[in-house]
Amino acid sequence: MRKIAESTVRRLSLYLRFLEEFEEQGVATVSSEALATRGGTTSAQVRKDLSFFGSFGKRGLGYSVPELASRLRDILGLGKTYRVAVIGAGNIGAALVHFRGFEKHGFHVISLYDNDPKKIGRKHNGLVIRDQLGIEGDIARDPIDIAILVTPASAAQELVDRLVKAGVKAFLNFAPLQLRVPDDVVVKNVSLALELEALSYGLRNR
Amino acid sequence: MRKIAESTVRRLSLYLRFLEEFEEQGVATVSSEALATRGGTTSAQVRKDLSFFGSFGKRGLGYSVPELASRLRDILGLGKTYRVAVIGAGNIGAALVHFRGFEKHGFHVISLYDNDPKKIGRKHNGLVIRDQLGIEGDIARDPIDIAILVTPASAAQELVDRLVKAGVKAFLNFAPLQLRVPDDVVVKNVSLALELEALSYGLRNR
DNA sequence: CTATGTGAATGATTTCACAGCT
DNA sequence: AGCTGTGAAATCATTCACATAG
Repeated sequence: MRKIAESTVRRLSLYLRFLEEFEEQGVATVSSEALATRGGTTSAQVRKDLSFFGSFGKRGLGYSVPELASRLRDILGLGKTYRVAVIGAGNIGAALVHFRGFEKHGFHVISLYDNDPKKIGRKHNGLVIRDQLGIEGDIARDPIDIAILVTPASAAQELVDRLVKAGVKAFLNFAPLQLRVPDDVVVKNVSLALELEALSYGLRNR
Repeated sequence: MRKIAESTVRRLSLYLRFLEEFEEQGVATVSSEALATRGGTTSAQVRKDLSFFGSFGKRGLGYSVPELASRLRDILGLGKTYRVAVIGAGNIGAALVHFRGFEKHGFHVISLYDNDPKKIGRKHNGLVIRDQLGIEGDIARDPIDIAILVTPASAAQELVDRLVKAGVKAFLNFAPLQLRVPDDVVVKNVSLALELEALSYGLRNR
C-alpha cells in the first residue's frame, strides 16, 4: 500500500467523527464542502484525502453518509476491538481508565499497571492496579494490542523495550521523550507540555 | 516575523527538553547531531530549525547547552508565567489540575470550572470547582492567558465564544470538534480518540 | 447543472552538500 | 579538523482547475 501522510490519516479520523454526527441526525448524503467546513479545511483536500483509498462519492450528489463512514472505519482499521493497557496509575493514567471516549471505536481498556506498592491492588473504575513487574506474564496469558504509557520519562524506554519484546506493536506515549522502537512498531506521542509551549509561541508571535 | 512551521516549533520544544536534561547532567556543549539523535530527526533539520531564529552555535564546537536552552525559552515565550484555567472538571480535567508537568515552564493552573451543580464547590488539589456561569466575571477580575477545554463537544464552541469575548487568546482543546475562533486566537487540539485511530491505521498497514 | 475525482501547478518542508568559522 | 549555517535540490503536501459522471 502506498505511503499515506500522517496528516491525511488524522483528517480521515476527523471526517469520520463528523459523519457519525450526521448519521445520528439522519443526514443521508454529505458533500466534500460540508466535511471541509466542519474540519477547517478545503473541499479539494477532502476529495484528495479520500481519493488515495478509492472513489466513494457520486458526482453531482456527494457522499452517502453511512457508506462513507463505513469505508473510513475500514480504512482506519476500526472493524475490530483493541485491547488496551494503561501503564502508570497516576492522575492521567487513572483518568484515562475512566475516559468513555475510547469505547466508541472499540478501544477497550482491560488493564492498569503501576510500580508503586502503595497503589498496586487498589482499584480504579473497577480495574485493579496490577504490578508492572508481572506485565509480561499477564500479556502472555492475555495479549494486548496497544499500551498507553503514562509513566515518568525515566521509566518509559525500559518499559517499551520489555513490552516490545512481549509482542506489543502500538504505543500511545505521554512520557516526554522520544521512544526508540523497531520499524514494525507504531508510536504516537501526546505531550501536554509541548502543546502548551506551542500555544506560548503562538501567543508571542502575533 | 517570518512564518514558522508548526512542526518546527514543536521540535524546538523537544530540543529544549533535551537541553534541560543535559543541563541537569552538567553537560556544557552539544552538537546538532546529538540533539537530532535524541529527537528522532537529522542534524541538518536541527540546524535549519535553529537558523530561522539566529545562529547560536560555534562552528567546530557545537552549542552551549545553557545558552541554547535560554534562547529557546526566549523564542518559545517561556520567560513569563501563564495563568491557565481548566474548564470541565471531569476525569481528565481533574487530572490536569494535579499534573505537575505544567509548572516547570511556568504554566500555572489557577482555576477549575464546571457547570454541574453537584461538582461546583467541591475541591481538586486545593482548587475549588467554580461555576462556569461566573467565568466572565472571574476573568474580568483576574485574567487568564490560556483556557484548557475539557468539556463535551456540545458545550465547547459556546464556551469558546464567551471566553474569546472575555479576552482569552489561547485554547488547548480536548473536545472532539474543530473550534471556530478569530484569527488572533490560537488553538491547539488534543484528541486521544484520534491518536488511537491513527495507531489503529498504523497497525493495519504494515 | 452540481459535485466528484484527479492530473498539473504551486507551495511548504526536508535533505543535501559544502563554504566558512573557530 | 570539526561542526555550524545556509543556499540549492529534492521531496512531500496542498490547492487549482477542469473534464467527467449523475
